[in-house]
Amino acid sequence: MGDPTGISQERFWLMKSEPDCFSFDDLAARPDGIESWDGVRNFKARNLLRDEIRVGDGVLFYHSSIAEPAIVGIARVVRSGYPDHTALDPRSDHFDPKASPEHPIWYMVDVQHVAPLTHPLTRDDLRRHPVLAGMEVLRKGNRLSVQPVTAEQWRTVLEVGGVRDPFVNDSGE
DNA sequence: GCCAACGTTGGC
DNA sequence: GCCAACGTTGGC
Repeated sequence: MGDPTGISQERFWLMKSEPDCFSFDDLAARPDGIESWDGVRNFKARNLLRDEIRVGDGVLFYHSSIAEPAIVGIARVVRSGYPDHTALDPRSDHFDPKASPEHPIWYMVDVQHVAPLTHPLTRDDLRRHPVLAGMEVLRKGNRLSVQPVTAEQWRTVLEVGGVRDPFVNDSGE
């Protein structure tokens, strides 16, 4: 890995969260900035969490279901797919009676806070940019809470949103 | 609050 | 396995 953010520069994702529920600042406030991405109950997203998302992948943190939805920061994956135990907990909002320790059904990953964008990118910002206009999150009716992002989109979000290029250790660290 | 887009469920 | 009904997501 070797770069200061620990992002491998190979695969990138966008993850949605309702900030009233769990915000990017909430992630920053967790011990070591790490939290498990639990509660995903959609099979397509589950397959990504279980099979595709790896340690070192970059994550765009997107705030949804608010007046001005936006990409607000970047994070990285620090643990790949493992069973989402909230599905086994009858007191959890995400309890699933069909899940069991032998057949967990649902999976989660752990993500770690890396850096906020100096300018969060709203949907209008994304739509106005020739590269970002192609992002899946803009597609009408798209409800996938975990979605792939291309390397070009990732780079562009960091450029336009104002995060120092995390792949270059230019900070004297 | 409306509504479009989807995913899920259940009858057949 | 089809498909209608229903529920949820999420932008607007």
